[in-house]
Amino acid sequence: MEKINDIEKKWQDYWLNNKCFKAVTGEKDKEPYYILVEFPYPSGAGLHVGHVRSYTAQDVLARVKRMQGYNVLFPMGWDAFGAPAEQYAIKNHIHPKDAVKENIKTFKGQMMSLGFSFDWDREFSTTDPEYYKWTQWQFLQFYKHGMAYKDKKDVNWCPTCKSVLSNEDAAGGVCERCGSKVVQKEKEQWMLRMSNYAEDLLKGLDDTNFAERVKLGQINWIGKSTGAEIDFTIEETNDKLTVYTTRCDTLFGVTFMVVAPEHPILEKLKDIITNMGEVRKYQEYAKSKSAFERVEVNKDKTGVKLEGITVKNPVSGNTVDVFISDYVMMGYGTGAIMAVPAHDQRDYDFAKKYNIPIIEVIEGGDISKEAYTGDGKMINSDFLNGYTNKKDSINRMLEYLKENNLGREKTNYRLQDWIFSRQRFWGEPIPMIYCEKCGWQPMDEKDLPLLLPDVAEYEPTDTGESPLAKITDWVNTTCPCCGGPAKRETDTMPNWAGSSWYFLRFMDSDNDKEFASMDAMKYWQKVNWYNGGMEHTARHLLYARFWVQFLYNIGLVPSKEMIDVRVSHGMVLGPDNQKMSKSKGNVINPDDIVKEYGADTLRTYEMFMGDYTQDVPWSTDSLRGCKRFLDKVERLKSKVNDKTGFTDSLIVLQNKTIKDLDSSLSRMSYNTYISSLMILTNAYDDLDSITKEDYHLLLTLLNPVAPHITEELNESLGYEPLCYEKWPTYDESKLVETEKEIAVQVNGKVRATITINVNDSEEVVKEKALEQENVKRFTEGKEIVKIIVIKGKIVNIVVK
RNA sequence: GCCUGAGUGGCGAAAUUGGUAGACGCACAGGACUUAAAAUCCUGGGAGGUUCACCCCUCGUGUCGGUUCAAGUCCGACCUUAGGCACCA
Repeated sequence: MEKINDIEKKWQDYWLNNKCFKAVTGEKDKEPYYILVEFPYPSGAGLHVGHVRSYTAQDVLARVKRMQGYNVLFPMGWDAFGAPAEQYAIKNHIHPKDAVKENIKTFKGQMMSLGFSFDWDREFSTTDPEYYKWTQWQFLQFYKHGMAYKDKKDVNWCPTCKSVLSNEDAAGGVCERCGSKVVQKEKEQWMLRMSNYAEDLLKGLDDTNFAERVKLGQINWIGKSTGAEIDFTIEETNDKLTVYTTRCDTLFGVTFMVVAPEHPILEKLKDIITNMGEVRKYQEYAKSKSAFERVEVNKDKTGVKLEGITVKNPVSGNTVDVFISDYVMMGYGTGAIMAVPAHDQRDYDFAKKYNIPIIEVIEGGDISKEAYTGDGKMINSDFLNGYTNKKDSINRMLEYLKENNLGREKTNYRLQDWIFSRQRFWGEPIPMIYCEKCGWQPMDEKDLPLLLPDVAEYEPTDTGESPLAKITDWVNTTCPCCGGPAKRETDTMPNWAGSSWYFLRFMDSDNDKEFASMDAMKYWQKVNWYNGGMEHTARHLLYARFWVQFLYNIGLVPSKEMIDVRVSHGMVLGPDNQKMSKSKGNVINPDDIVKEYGADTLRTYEMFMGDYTQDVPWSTDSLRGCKRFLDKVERLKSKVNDKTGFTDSLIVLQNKTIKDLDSSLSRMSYNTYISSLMILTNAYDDLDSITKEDYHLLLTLLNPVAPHITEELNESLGYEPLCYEKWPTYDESKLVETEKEIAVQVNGKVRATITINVNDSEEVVKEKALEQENVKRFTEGKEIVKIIVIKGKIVNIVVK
């Protein structure tokens, strides 16, 4: 036998040269099936063994589906815009374009060496002008339909990286990349009106088959809450101050109000508020804090009482004070709350600190110790007194508020508009032009793509503008509206942009007239099975769904949801059960494994290592076990005899194995898929000889997991390559075993096993059970209450 | 704080609708083959007890209860752990 790596290379070349995995759009004789893995960010670190896990899983699925006669679309591409590529390029002093090209080459070589059955004819990178032309085009559609707008936003600002950071990149109040303290800075930014789609994004989940935990991730992120808006009145001016609450039933317990430091009422009433100086100071203080510090839980509550104004509780008529505090956010609800210290922990903490009275309106807690958030009987609440059910009290209060025109039902979402600008060089340029006379104007669509200029310097500027701002040749242009001098937008898109629609492009990747034709999209319909990391189940998926829903609403895609099943895989941890990282020195490089053990062994092991959706630690010992398994399969070749057909004694197990594999695959239970094959292999190995058909069947079933070695062995038997093979089917009638061993229990404890014939009557089975020596020991001298016989499974004798 | 998973041998883990817990593999131990090693093959194994080999018994799927002829699986309470969200009103 030749060297493993040579054999693997031989078959990789064969598949590539013969385009064995090409997906043909429009193929009528076969049913389409679209399998997708998240296309990777081609980092400098190369492919991770975690990539190998999910790619192999989807590759197994793709290979089986192809054998089952589906027209399988299993594409691969590159998500290559964004900060990491730019940082890498700056650090290594090469153009990001070249860095990306280099990294893609590495990644692709690694994927090739693992034998994934991607259709490489559809490959693209989000950084290709032919691709980002359409990302820009789609942005223009957002703009033209009023879905993109510019707005001043407070953003996380890293003074060292000179860039706006997302909340997650600024976690802990420090820049994830450089560790600098993050500050707040106001910037004009492009926004997409994603919040308009909150309800549709929530409802759309019903039309998908996402894994339950994935759906929950989406639901949490959208964060729907139902409650009420209630109008309070400022006694001195008669101005309305509206609050949002989910607990209007506690309205009689309101003892103060809190507004966010940015609340517009402060400006409006600046002449009436007598301690405005103090208020201004607090506003400054709130602004100086990073978003992280501000939302840090359990920190001390701070605030300032607004002197000179008071509000009236609309139901009790009580007069209460108003405070500003940064525990109330301007971005959610109305930016103002009614505080019920007796029944809300935050309000309670604030009231304790500022000695504000506490009125209990629900019985059951001890308000001298903490806020009581549970259920109970309503007290001190006028018409609500005596209510015991929270829902009823809320409904009664809502009714009252509506009747008296004091408030209304209101639904709120946590989901906010999408900040779509990045002050970066390495992203899709936003195709907008600013003219002093005409304002913001979209570029003419026929002028797309708006190419990133080739420049020597791509480091960010000190001012927070994108490096593009320095390239005056590029920035200065003419207004598409009046033809006068104008300037281009210099911010670029976030790297979520390109990945929000790439799965559509794969359906029609060569199209230079449209981002993808309606015909092609109607043919493929949707992504049947999408797999990716847990870290993307919230945001990437939400952005992609939003993007698709928008395109659907303007008639450009055939369905509102273009992804059917979405599952998320667990991580491959280091041998020490810790997340792999260079600093911990626990990184396993797939290249090393492929070189020493072969791609088939790595693939088999990663499928065998454990529950696909859970994290699993790496074990090189277990990997060797999988190598032994493949070696055993290879050795079986010497047992092949001259007989035709299948070996009689193997037929039941062979049919059972096919059935089990189908079931394992549908449950993503790849580890049991492998173990079933190991059982079959062991059964073959126990015989002196097996037939060519026996062996061919095993190779076919194993092929999706270990495609190279199985192709090689199969070829040596004289068969056509397995990539053209049909998936075997099982015969249910062959699964029925005539004899079976079942357990006999006495009072639920196993006391014996008996061998029964499937045709045995219940009486015969009972008789057999009762005559067992050990059964007699436990039944003798006792009264048999009843005997339960579950056909083909168990006998349980109940005695007293 | 809220939401969601997950707790089964020394380890990774199996166990379609409740029906012989620990399949499959790793590691380990003993043996065979070999001058030797590697590779391979055979045997063993949850813990404890026992007439200590065959058999058999008791306990055993995070803890405590419950339902049932029968519970890893269903119900109730709790503990531990991982992840997600979070002053969201």
